[in-house]
Amino acid sequence: MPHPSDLESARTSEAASPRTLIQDVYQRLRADIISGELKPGTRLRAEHLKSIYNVSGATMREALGLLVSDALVIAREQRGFIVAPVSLEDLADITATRAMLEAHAVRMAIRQGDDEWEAELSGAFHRLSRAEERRAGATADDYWEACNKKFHEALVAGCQSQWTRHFLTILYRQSERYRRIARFNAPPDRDVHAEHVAIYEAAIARDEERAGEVIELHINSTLDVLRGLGEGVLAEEGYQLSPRIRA
Amino acid sequence: MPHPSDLESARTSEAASPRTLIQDVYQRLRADIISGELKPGTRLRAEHLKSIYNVSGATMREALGLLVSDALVIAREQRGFIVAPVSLEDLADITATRAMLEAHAVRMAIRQGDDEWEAELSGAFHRLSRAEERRAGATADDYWEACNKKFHEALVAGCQSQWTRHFLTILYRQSERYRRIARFNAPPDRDVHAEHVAIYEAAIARDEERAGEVIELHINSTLDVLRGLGEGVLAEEGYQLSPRIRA
DNA sequence: ACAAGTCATAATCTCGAGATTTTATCAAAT
DNA sequence: ATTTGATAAAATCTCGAGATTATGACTTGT
Repeated sequence: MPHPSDLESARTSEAASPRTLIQDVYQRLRADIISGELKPGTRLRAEHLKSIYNVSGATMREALGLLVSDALVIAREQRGFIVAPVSLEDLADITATRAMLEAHAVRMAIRQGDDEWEAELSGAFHRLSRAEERRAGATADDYWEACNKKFHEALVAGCQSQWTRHFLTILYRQSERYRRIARFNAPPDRDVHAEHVAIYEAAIARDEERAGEVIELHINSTLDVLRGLGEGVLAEEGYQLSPRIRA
Repeated sequence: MPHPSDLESARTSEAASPRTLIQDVYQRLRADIISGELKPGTRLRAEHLKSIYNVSGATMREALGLLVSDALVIAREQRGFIVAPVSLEDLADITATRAMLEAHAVRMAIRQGDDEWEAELSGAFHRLSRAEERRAGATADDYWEACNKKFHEALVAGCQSQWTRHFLTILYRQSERYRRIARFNAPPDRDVHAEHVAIYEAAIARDEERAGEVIELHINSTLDVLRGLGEGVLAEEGYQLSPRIRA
């Protein structure tokens, strides 16, 4: 039975080589926004971008419209598109909402997850652990980011609610953007790996209550790190014009 | 402080006469889908629709792309758009997720809401009460639907989390569609008004716990009504081709 | 010197037609 | 009789240009 968010789910998994130009541009644009190459607040003029992405203006507009779904770009009527601004207040909202939703999803997964879920989770945890002992305290890299994403996806994969997972996908992308914006400014002084271990063990032990608590603490603590840096980091990185875009 | 979902919020309130054709078509299409005039599963061929809505094919496509954000339309690569299908399983997911999120939002509103929130809520409750004593057990009408929507919006308006409200907006639209699809098949044998009274009183009394419980029961009971009718109602109404569209 | 109004520039929004892909039809072979 | 393959039709996807609207600079008046 197809579900409204199947499309989103498809987007989440490995970006199956898009067969339409719109999907292609959509994915590239999204990556550029999340990676921070397109800074928050940047005006997205279709006239300029179409020469960069080598597509027509109409195609560009459609891709931008798709990005609005993810709340990564904002459409102002008759005034074009801009990259969604960032703020500490927004980050706090994203974090709190995600912590609540993901705790709920994990509890659900623990209740409903089958052997396949456990197996996938175990694999994702193993991959993440290796990535974490390899970088050993260094700042986050792309590979770690991918492993972390897969671990969190595997955690909630056992949750039967497609809508809950859909919303979590959106929120994860948002938090990922914040994490990358402040990537080089945030030295991880806390033991992230220990937190992941606690989450994993609680999940495998089928301890709903503990898993919910731990995951909530885990997500909320990422906010504290950024908050400690102050709003300056965001203001400094954001609202910059003429961003450099990858070739 | 602008927020990604400001656009959505704007859509929610009185549809300020859209200044672009795309927004106009988007709103009309959305209304036609939610009202049930465009049945679930219907193929949305831009070539056909453009003559109905009197716009170009490209404009039509953009409006359809916007609908994908709301998960009311599904885009299949190179194979066009269709109205999102319905199923009892999907409705159960929508309902459960909304019950959880709205209970959370109401508790938050009770904690954070100010006098203005109480005043607006009181007004919305009054309006809804009048609408309910007027129809007195009859099937739901458009005016009641509008009042109900405003009541629920007023309830969560005090919740500071824009993301939570954003997700609730999406879920409400989904549930509204299901309600209208089975509108004439579902005689309200329960006392909906009593439930609304309980919610309102708990909210005004600032009783977080009770308000959360009551709203969760309230939302979940709407599922029970539809479930009692069986999947037949949805199958019967849905998956029909060549829908009739308003002039 | 400052404010308000006016006009040129630039960007967005919209359109109709052409290129590509999918879907349906139909004949032929096992 | 069923399946396979090729062909025709329909729909989607993409483009470049024209119409509409917003932005910024300039002039004018107090």
